[in-house]
Parts: sequence; C-alpha cells; structure tokens
Amino acid sequence: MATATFDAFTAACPSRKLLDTLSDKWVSLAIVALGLSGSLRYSELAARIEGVSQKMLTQSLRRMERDGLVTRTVTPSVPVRTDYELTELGRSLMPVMRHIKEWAEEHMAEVEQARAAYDAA
Amino acid sequence: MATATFDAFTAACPSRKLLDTLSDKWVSLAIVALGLSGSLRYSELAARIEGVSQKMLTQSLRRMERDGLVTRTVTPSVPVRTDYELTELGRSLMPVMRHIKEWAEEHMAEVEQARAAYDAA
DNA sequence: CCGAATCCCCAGGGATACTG
DNA sequence: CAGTATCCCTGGGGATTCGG
Repeated sequence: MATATFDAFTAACPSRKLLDTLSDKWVSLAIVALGLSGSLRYSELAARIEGVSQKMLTQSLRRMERDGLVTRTVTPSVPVRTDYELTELGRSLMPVMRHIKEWAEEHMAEVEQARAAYDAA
Repeated sequence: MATATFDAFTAACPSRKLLDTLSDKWVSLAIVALGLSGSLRYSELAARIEGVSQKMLTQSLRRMERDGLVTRTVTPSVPVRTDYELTELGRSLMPVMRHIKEWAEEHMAEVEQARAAYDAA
C-alpha cells in the first residue's frame, strides 16, 4: 500500500527526492562500506571511500543520519571518536547498494567495449 | 575475476565513474520505465519521467546508448519516430534499478518519521 | 516529433583554514 | 580526531530557440 501512495515517476512525490538522494555515489559507497564492516569510524570511512572530501562525507553522513539510515555515536574521549553504523532501515538498503556497485565492477569491461564501438562509428 | 580487477572504492578506477553515472535519477527512472514497457518512444519516456527536461533526457539516453544499455531506433517517417529499448546489458541492470526506486517508495514513510524525529531533537 | 545548440544561473562540491 | 566555516569555481541542468 505504501507502493501505491508513492511514485517516483511523479515529479512532486517525496519519493522522487529520496530517490535522488539515494542516487549519490558517496551515499551508496558509504552504505556498502558500513554494510561490509558493521561499524566504522569517520576516519575509517574516509579511508575506504577513496577520494571523498570531508565536506562531502560529513554532508552525506548527516543526511543519512537524518533519514534514519545510520546512527552516529560520539565517544567524548580525547581525541574524540565517532562511530557510524547502519540502522535496520539502512541495512535493508545494503543489498541494493551493493548490487549497483558490483554491477558497475562486473560489467565495466562490457561497457568499455560498447563505448569503443560507439565512438568508432 | 571482473570484480577483482575493478573496485569502485578506488578513486581512479573506471568503475567509480560508471557508478557515478548509474547513480543518476534520470538514468534509473529511464531504465525502470523501459524495463516495464519493453520499448518506448522519446515522447513516451518524457511523459513517464515527469519533470525531466529534454536536455537531460536526451543527454541521459545518449550516455546510456554509448554505454550499451539501450538501443536507439530511428524511423525516418514524417514526423520522425525514435524508439528506445533496453539491450541485454541494460536489462541486467533493470532489477537493481527497480529495487532502488521501490525502496524509496516503500520506505518513504519511515524516512519521513526519522526526519521528524531528527529535526525535533 | 525528435532532437541539437545556445544562453545562463546557481548549487554541488573541492581546497583550505580554524576549533573543541 | 572529527568536524565546522569559508572561499571559490566548475559544470549540472533548466529555459529557450532553431533545425530536419
């Protein structure tokens, strides 16, 4: 019934915006990373997701936290320690995100062939 | 073995860029629409994917065609008719894209609750 | 009807510097 | 260590116009 009330094909539907948010490489990579490791510190995430800036990583994590996908646990030690973990909602998203990442990796060669053929024509 | 040679966590890996391309709401919506209907004209696609501009739709379709995800068939009638269809490669991507779209629709309510709770705090 | 081409604007996102 | 704040600039993407 939830599928009946929301439709991402509709421009004004909230799920369109959510789809847009989920369609973010940093978000998908963060979810896969957290899904594989269970729990990760900020610096560990930054290391795994090579090339992400602190701004983008923090921004993505905040949005994910707000959307209920991850929990953020701050340990007020010196220096501070912050751990991120997928919520149950976030974990339900993990298989999907992993698949899209793996699809890109598994079909990269085919895509490159297609590009070469297209560019040659 | 393809999964061993490509890793989207690595910044310089081609699959990172591909993941970025796949992480595009217009691309995902186009794939789902084509997957559901089999074959669609340009104008039909534009109608289904509400709110997309011609520029973005054309741009997305071109990139998808170049990457071997869709075929583009032009019928030189008057006026011209252009049909798009998923390739086998594109069809293999369909389930993934459908899942992410459906996830957004099915969990929209939960996400909205999480947002309300976050904003209240 | 299906685009290509152009103009233009603003927000996404990187680099850098500062704080608890 | 884990951010926040600021600057700055590229390019995403909408609106419009023209062509076949």
